[in-house]
Amino acid sequence: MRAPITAALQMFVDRLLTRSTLADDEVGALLALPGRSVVVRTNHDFVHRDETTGHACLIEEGLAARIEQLSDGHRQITALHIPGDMADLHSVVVPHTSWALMALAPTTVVQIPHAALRDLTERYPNVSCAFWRDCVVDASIIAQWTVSLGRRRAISRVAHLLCEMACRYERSTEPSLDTFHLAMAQIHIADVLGLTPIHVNRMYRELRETGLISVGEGKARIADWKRLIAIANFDPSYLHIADPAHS
Amino acid sequence: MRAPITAALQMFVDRLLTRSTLADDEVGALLALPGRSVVVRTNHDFVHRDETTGHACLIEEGLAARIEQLSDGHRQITALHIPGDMADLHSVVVPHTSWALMALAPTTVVQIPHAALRDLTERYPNVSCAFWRDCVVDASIIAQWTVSLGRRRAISRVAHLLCEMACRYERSTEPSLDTFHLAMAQIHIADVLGLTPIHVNRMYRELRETGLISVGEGKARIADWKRLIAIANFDPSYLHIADPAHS
DNA sequence: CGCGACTTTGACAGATGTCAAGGCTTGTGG
DNA sequence: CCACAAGCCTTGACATCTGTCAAAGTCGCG
Repeated sequence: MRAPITAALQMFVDRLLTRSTLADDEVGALLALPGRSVVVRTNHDFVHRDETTGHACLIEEGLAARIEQLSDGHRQITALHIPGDMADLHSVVVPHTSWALMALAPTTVVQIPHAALRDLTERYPNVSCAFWRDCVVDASIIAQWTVSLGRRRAISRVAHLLCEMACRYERSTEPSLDTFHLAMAQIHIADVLGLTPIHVNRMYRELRETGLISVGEGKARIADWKRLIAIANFDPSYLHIADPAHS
Repeated sequence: MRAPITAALQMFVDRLLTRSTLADDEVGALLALPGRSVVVRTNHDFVHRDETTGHACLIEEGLAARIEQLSDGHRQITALHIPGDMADLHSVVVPHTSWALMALAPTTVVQIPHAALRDLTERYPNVSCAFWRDCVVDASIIAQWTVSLGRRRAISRVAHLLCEMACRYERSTEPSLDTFHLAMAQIHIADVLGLTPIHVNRMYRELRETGLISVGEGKARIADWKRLIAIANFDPSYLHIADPAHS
């Protein structure tokens, strides 16, 4: 495919530069990565569970989820990935998957061969470090989700997820825009938060009726940031965004 | 201190070798790492939240937890670390902590300067890769906890944690020994599983009365592995133990 | 127009939290 | 050696959050 892979790679590099410092030649090498663009429909897997992959998936457009399925049919989403995220960068060092990657909306994915990424890490130790750091930030987000699922009430979990996604889309700890793209069905929200879609609906209604948010049609509008953050107990530092000084 | 740091480093290297291949000189360099041994009492923090650390903590003896505290006082443990684990290896690339590390039992910790670890990663790309991989496996465990907290009932969560700790202590996917050291108070189990200590106690009783386990005095004995694994819905592959062939 | 996916709502059930009290061990100091 | 306190475990009664079941409404799309 001759899709503009460069644009996706540029988003990825920008993401890395949020948390790491890269030299010009390192950026150049990253932008020269090979890749194949693939379109995935909503609710379709593009990486299946229990297989060994040979490429990592960079999200170019849409929304992707890492999802685990229990034998009783219950599903749990353990990560959300927006454009610019390398959804399974960790597969470079642990290529066997115990989860699946699924599109939650019409999604374009760039498949980048592990071989090319490994070659980069061998030539540029600093890039290897940046990849490692990216995985650590990912883990930091999962850890925060663990806190949500373990110790927050449903209303607080919903509010927290809205705050997180707003910040990640804005790439800032100061959520300026009050409207952002949130193309998740309520059942997907439920699978992120360990709730039932019915209860997510109840919580949405409560947040709506108290004038905090309005959601629908793939968009979320946050009407009262201050109160939403208070309900969510939200502290964006775990996202490691816009932190200018890192070692 | 002149404590036998070498023994702790050897445990750490053994842990790395479970998942990565290391050359002799790389192992030698790892075993030559400098470090300072520190004893921590039960329920005391040895890394505090919201600080920038200059060293990573290798657990030599005892049991440590990564713990997050909400402003309403609720606490959630997001990782458990047994002897041989480098509890905060990720701090090498993201040195600012949003969590605390606490001893759940009398614990000995070896503090290893980030500078020494960074020096190693620069000299040996393969060691850098092994560290990265170790962090990815850590994240895999947190992801599985997310599944537990989101989609398993309390009884299943308790069973799952017992299975996990048994496997991690035995370092095998085939839990051979039915008795293992589990020096966690019920309140700590509760803080791992997102439950109240009262409910953990109820679940312990239920597992005890159906003849699956017996716990107490710092030990756990598993009487019926087969049924426990069934209740837990346990699949040890996420631990990445005893996996001989990795890229 | 009709189908399918998603949302919304109500009634009820069940799992887990909260509150309260008592028992058991362990360590400390008189 | 004994008394006492502190921490942890155990149990019961009750409250509440969230899940389950069922049904109807909305929207887009073929």
